[in-house]
Amino acid sequence: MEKTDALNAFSALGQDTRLEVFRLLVKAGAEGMAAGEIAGALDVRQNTLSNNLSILLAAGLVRNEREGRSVRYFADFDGVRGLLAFLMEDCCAGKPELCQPVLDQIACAC
Amino acid sequence: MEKTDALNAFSALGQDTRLEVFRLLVKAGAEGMAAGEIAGALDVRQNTLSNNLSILLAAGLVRNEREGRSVRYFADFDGVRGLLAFLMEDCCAGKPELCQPVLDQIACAC
DNA sequence: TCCATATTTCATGAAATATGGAATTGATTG
DNA sequence: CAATCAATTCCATATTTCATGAAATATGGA
Repeated sequence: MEKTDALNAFSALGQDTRLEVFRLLVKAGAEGMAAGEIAGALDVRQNTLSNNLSILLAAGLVRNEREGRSVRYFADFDGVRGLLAFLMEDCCAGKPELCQPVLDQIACAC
Repeated sequence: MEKTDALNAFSALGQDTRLEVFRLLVKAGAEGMAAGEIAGALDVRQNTLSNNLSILLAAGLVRNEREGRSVRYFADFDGVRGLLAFLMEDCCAGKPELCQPVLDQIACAC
């Protein structure tokens, strides 16, 4: 991952509507959600949402797929993975015990 | 973690200088770096850096500690942990295989 | 083709953010 | 206490970002 990609991703998530959208899609999982559903769930105008979705898309955080008249969006877990890897690059520098707890905690209680 | 904290953290990392600073501190690990060292390493002015450090500080991504005339900064791994946990909240929803790879990747090859 | 639904694109004004210069606070040394 | 080094705060300017409304595009059904 390039620094530019990471910047795009972080600033994409650093905005209220987009963070909500992304977390919603994380919860939706493999089923994803149509743009209209997202707009309804979050009470955001279509054009505003569309613009924010395109920013998340460009940042590699979501994918989309046309489905008839609708466009269905999905959280892109690979994108998050790359982002975290970039952020924590060389974190260990001889001290694995520093970063390991960070990873353990996230072991999302599924 | 509250949504506001997550927004602050993501938008803190969504800016060139701050992302560089944070990654530098991640690499520095437990030793941390003095503000002046960081400014020198990244070729950023004192006041600009100071401002950016205070934003990272408020976002819970770094900690600091006065050391004589200098102020030493450290990456706050707990902050990152909380941020990721928030982002991936309820990611599993019956499909652990979706999010697990995200976490595995971060198992930084130390 | 005509129409309704779903989404995207574009231009605009308002608000937020980044940067640099100058002044200021805090800590150490002589 | 004066001089100096380290970092922060204050302020003005330039830039970027954001939500909005209007218009455009795309799909599916009658």
